[in-house]
Parts: sequence; structure tokens; C-alpha cells
Amino acid sequence: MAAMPTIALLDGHSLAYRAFYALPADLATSAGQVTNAVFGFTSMLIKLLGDENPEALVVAWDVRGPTFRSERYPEYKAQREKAPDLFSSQLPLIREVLDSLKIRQVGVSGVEADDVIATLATSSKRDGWDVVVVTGDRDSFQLIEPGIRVFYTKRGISDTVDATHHWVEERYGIPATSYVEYAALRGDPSDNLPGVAGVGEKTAAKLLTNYGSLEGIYDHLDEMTPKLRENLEASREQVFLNRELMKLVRDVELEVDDPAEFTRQPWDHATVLEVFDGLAFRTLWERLNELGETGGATPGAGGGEVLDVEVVTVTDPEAITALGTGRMTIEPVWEGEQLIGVVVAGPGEICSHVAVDKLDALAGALADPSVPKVLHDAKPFVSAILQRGLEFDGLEMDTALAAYLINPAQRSADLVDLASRELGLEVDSVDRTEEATASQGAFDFDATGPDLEGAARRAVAVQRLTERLTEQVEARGEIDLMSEVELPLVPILAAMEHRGIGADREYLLELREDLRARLADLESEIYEAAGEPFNINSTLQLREVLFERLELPILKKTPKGVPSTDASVLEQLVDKHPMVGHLLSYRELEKLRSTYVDGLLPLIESDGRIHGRFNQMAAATGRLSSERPNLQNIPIRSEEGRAIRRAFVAAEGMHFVVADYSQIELRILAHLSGDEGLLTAFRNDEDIHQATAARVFDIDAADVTNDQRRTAKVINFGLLYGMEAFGLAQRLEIGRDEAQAHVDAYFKQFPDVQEFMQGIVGEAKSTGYTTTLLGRRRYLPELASSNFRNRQMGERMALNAPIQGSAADIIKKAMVVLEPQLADLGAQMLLQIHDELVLEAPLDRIDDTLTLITDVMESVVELAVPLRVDVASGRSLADCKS
DNA sequence: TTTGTCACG
DNA sequence: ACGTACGTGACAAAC
Repeated sequence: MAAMPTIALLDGHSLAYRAFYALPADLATSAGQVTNAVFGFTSMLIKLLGDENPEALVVAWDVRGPTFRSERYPEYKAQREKAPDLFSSQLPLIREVLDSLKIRQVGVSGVEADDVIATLATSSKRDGWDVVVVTGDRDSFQLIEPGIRVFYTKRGISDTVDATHHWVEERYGIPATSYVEYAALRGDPSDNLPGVAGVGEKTAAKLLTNYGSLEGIYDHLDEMTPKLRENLEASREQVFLNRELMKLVRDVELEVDDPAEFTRQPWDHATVLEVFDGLAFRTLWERLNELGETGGATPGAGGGEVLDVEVVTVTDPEAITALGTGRMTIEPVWEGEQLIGVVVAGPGEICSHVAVDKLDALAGALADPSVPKVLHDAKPFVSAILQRGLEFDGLEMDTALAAYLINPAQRSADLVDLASRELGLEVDSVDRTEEATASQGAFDFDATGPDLEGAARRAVAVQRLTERLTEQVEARGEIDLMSEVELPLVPILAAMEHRGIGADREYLLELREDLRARLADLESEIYEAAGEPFNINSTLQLREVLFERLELPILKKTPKGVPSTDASVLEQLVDKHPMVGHLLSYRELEKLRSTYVDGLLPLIESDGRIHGRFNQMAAATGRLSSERPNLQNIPIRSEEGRAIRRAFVAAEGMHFVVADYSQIELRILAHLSGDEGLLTAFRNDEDIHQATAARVFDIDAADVTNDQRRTAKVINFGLLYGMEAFGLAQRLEIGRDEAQAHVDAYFKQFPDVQEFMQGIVGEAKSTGYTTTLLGRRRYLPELASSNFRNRQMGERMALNAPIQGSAADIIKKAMVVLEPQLADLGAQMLLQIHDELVLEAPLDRIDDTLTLITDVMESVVELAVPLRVDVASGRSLADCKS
């Protein structure tokens, strides 16, 4: 017999309420939103999904407004206090969680959730479904019959009962069908329905067993003891009323009543993560993922099919060469960070394995641009190839990169997730950490060797993913971006990482001593001012010193509500106490010491260079990011910080060449908005902040003061991020009204900018995503958030993403165009810092390089305004200023 | 692991 | 009434 599908019917309010009172109210997000009810509800939901794995699921909500019960009996639930705000404020969040999980929710005005559930339970059962009602309300026991169970949360969130008709008979001594009459006799204080005096559990059950129904009981009053009879008579009306009110309605008119309509849908990973992240539900997120990618809704849930692969180790050079004729889908085999071989997919499930020492035989194919290669996350492999002195070209597809383009919010796409989601295949993950090597070495030592079958399963998955993901990239209009920008960029970034950047170890060691001495001095000054030593790096201890001991005013609080000690606060307190100035210096120098001196030193490799990594799939906007170390945030703004730049030195016989786009984001804003004021300013090559000030303050450009220019600069940057008057006021330390006046004046002068900003948000709201110059998308589920704060955040992201993302498009494209032209000059790209490229070029080709890079960067795209590039060169990064 | 802070564009 | 400028990565402290 085929198992019947199961539908779960949840009473939203009842479960949320249980969770709310079961869990401590100190469960909150960093922003202070209490989440105990959301957490408990979600936890129960995940447990249900795991335990029952229902095919269909729906959550019913009470909808405000009078019900037939309150009309029939005004005292119904009259004593109930209004739910606390702390609870009500969480209901939208629960709805958001359910929305993200694609779980349907229903509510009918004038009808309680109970009744909706009763209706659905009845009709679902009739349609051949097994029904599970999930609630914290015992009234639902009346629905129990074979095929309908109630998951009842007794107390807390994990103490549940799986109430079947057997359970009800055992627990109450009556058939479930009599439950409503049993309850009518006992009454329900929580609904303000009194029961019969002197009738408790035992008597109620006995009466119903003996007489079958309320009518039966009242027909036989003469058989009862005088006291019981008197009590029953006194409550006669109330008892029948109770039954009427307690009896759930099973024929509510529903818009959707076909249980199949509530079949679970696969959810969007990124959207759910977004929501769970916002609620800080890390462990719940893990529990959810353990259920399997579609929440176990797909047949054979878990991770999917495990492919039966065959691995043939190829040793014969001729056979290897033959491998490289068609498209090669390559899965590298790693031992920690070390490449120890490759597995090439196909034909069918038969894969070829080539050990690393035989890789030279594939060198020709790997370097041949006409032999297309497909990998999942190609860059580490290309790096390894370069490390072996081989070349790589002809990257046709990178499935990780494709997944990133399809949805950049999910950062680097995990093959395990992708294979499961897109193909229903279960593959093992790759662990490239050092520990993996160590533990594997100890455990697998020679016994099993590298997991070639695992690699082969991944290779086949990548091969099959290629078509599906290519289709999706194409459908989004991102195929050109993929093949002309992102894919060609992969080997360029690998080469940049491989080349590294020269660092002066001796200089950094000297700097370390200098900083240590100065920090020690500051430290004693601070201890003296505080009266005793404490850990200055501990914000906890520092807070005590500043705000309790010295009683300085609290000007700002952290998201957790504790007094902030950040630089903006300290700057405002600097006149209040001499310690504060020392603190600011200490912070500055300590940052340099810990992050940039002690942080960089161990990363200088034996070639005297630092080989950071560029991450192509980290930023939601399309930017690159840099790690180990982050070479995109080397200090430059402060004089002290610039000392770090002296540590970065060009190789012997070379100099750095630095080229940065001037005001690229504002130029993009000018281009996208078409605002005449902005266009004119850029076309005339004006100082944009000065020109903005002239317009906002309605004066001649020549009369703009430093302060006015500074104000305009803050406005200009703020615009790109969706700043409001409040933020402007804060940053300029002016009043809100004044800030608002500036904003108003700006939009009056640049009306198309305002129109553009409104348009872009509107468009993002209707399509769900934003688009850049080259068609890069960013999905913004926040825009549909029921939470005002999240929605506003979404609007700012919608505003910024096309601008920041288009700038990323432009410089990435410039890198791709530039790369092949550098070889002739003997120059090489080293760093990309969002709007800036750092190259290294031979001393005798510096000028040629400067010319080339300017030409390429300025001409890579044609905007409504010119692109301008500033260049500089020098022996160290500190020398590169124009 | 999370929080606070701070470096950059 | 809320919270208030986008995007990153690294470090130290404290849980």
C-alpha cells in the first residue's frame, strides 16, 4: 500500500505564544529585537519537518476582528489581556521566516485559526491525506480520529505529545469524538468559559461514558446524586453554550481548500539565509540544512543520489593527451593546499585520474585556449598550475562563478549544495585546510589514499551542472559578463596572487620596535590617568574607566545598548579629559601594530613577497575582496598609517605604477541619472565637490569655502549610499533641520538624481533585483521584508548596488583588456583596490605603462561623462602619490 | 563564535 | 516608534 501523503496544519498564534512564554526574553538580535517567539516557533517547525517530513504544510493565523463566538457570547475571551508588544512585534518576523521557507499561510477574518484548521483537516482527510495538527491548544483534540493526529505542545517548546485517538482514550477515558463535550463540562478558564461546579476530569469522563452525550446526561439527571444533579442543572445553559462555542467549525469558506496547494516548495537558499542571518539563528540554520536542501520535500531526501563512478588512473602519456581533445571538466585532487592530481570527467560516469607528477603530459592541453575547460572554482587550480611552472588558458565555465553571478548573495557557492539543489546528487565536500591534511594523513595513511571516487563524483556533478547553470546565467542576460569579464579574470587574479607584492621585512621589524616603544609610553600615560593599569584593548574595561570612573558623558551606544568607545565618541570627548587623546593615539598605533605589522610579517614568504588572495565571489555587489592579508585596506588616510605603505616595495629594477579612477561612482551616478548638473560638471572636468557646493549654496565656484566643499563632499558620498538628513547631520555635526535644508537644496539643483534614486528603488521592488552597467544582478529580498528597518536597508542597498557594482564591472573589464597588453612591457598587475590598479613595471617602461594603463582604463566603457584616471609611480607604495 | 573597533574604497 | 551610509576583512576580547 502506498503511504498516504501527510499534511501538517499549524496554529501559528498558539505555537508562537507557547514559544514566547517558554523561552527567555533575552534572546535577541544584535539590534535588540527580541526573538524568543520566532526562535521557538522556528525550532518547532524545523523539528516537525525533520520528524514528520510532511508533503504539505500550512500555517493558519487568527485574524483580528469579531468572531461568531464573541458575537454569540460577549464574555468570550473577554478577560484576556492584550498580548504584550514584545510578543506582537515578533509575529511579522515569524511570517517572514515562513515566507522565506515558501510555507503558505492562511487567515480568514472573523474566523479563528482553529476553525480554519478544522476545516482543512476534515477536507484533507476526505481527500486521502494523513493529517497532523500542530498546536498548543487542547480544543483541537476534538478533531482526532484515525488519520488525524494532533501534535500538542504541552509546555515549553520540546515537550510535545503525538495525540492519536488511542492516546485520547487512554488519557481521558473517552473517545476523541466526545472530547468537545468533555471540555464543555469542564469549561475553559482561558476562554472565560465556566464549567460545571464539582465536575472534574473523572466525573466528566464517567458521565460521557455512561450517557454518551450532553443530551444523554441531561436526559438522565434523575439518576445522579442530588449535589451533582443540582450543579448540572445550574450550568445547563452554560454547558450547551460551551459546546457550541468550543465546537470547531469545519466548513469555513476558504480561498484555497485543496491540500495539494499547500505542497512544500523548495526554498531559496540565499533568501532563507538572509532571514536567518538577520535573526542570528545560526544553529537553527544548521539544523535546517541538516534536513536537506529542499527541506526534505524532494523524494529521496537527504542529499540525493550518490553516483556510481569508476575511476581509471591514466599513466600513459598518449592516453593523457587524448584526454585533452574535447572539453575537459576538471576536478582537482588536493592534499591540504597541495595539488596532488586531477580527475577529468567522462565519458558517462567513468572518469580519468591523472596524478600530479604526470600532469606535465597535460601541459599542452591546459595551456591551449582552444581546449575548453570547466571547473568548479578554478582559481586555486590555476594557481597550483602556475606554481608548477605550467600555464593555463581556455576556461570555458566555472560553475562556482556561475552560481555567484546567478545569485551573488550566496558568496562562494558550495558544490555540495549546488549538486544537491540542481541535480539531486550527493557529493562529498573538499576540505583544503591544513588540518585536513594532518588528520587525513594520520587516518588514511597509505591505506586508502586520496578520495578519487569523491573527486570523480564531483567532476561528474560539475559536468552536469555546466549546462544548467549556463542556461540560468543566459536567462538572466549575464552571459557576456560571464564570458567576457568574470571568466577571463580568473587566470588574471591567479597570476596576481602568484606574483605577490614585495614587502620589506627589515623595515617592518624596525617599525614594530618603534611602535612598541610609543605604545608603551601611551600605555603608562593612560594607566596613570586611570589610576591603575587595565587592558586598554578591552572595550569592557575601557568603558568602565571612561564612563564610570571618569564619568565622561555617554554619547553613543553600540547596537547592544552599551556605551560605545569608538573613535567618533573619543574625538568628541577629547577636550573633556587628557586621557582621551592618548587613547586615540593608542588605538591608531595599536591597529597599525597588530593588523599591519604583526599581521603582515608572517605572511611574507621566502621570495620576500606577500601573496594575498583575491576573492571573486565574496561581495554581493560584484566587487573583489582581498584576504590573507587584506591588501585592499592598507592604510593611506593618516600620516602614521602611510608608514605601512613604505613596507611595500617594488622588485629590483622595477617600480610600482598606480592608477585610480577619479570619482568613478559619482560619474556612474551622472551617467545613470542623466542629470544635467552632474553631466556638465564632469564634462567640464570641474572639481565635483566644489561644483556641488556652488550649486547647493547658490554661489560662484570661486567663492566656495573649504567648509562648504567639505559639506558637499559628505553629501556626494552620502548620496551613493542612500543617506538621509539624519546621517548627514551626524557626520557634519550640524542640526537636522540644517542637514535637511542641504539635502533639499541638493535635490532641487540635481532633480534627475532624485528621480533616478526613486526609480531605481521602485524598479528593484518590482523585479526583486538591481542591475549594473554590464547586467550584473543583485537580488534584494529585503525589499519585500515586512520589517520596516530591513526594508529600508534594502532600499539603500538597491540604491548603492548598481553604482558600486557598475564601478566593479568597469575596473574588472579594464583588467581583462589590459592584461594581454602588459606582457610586451614586462609589466604585471599586482593589486586591485576597487577603483585602483597597482602594477609593477620595469624602470625603463614606466612611462609606457602609465600611458597604456590610462588609455585602457579611460576607454574601457563609454559613459555619458568621461572617465578620468590619475596615475603615479614610485619605488614603494608610499611614494606613489600624485 | 560573537562583538566592537577600525583599516580601506 | 524605529533607526538612521554602501561594500569588504582582520584583530582582540569575551562569551
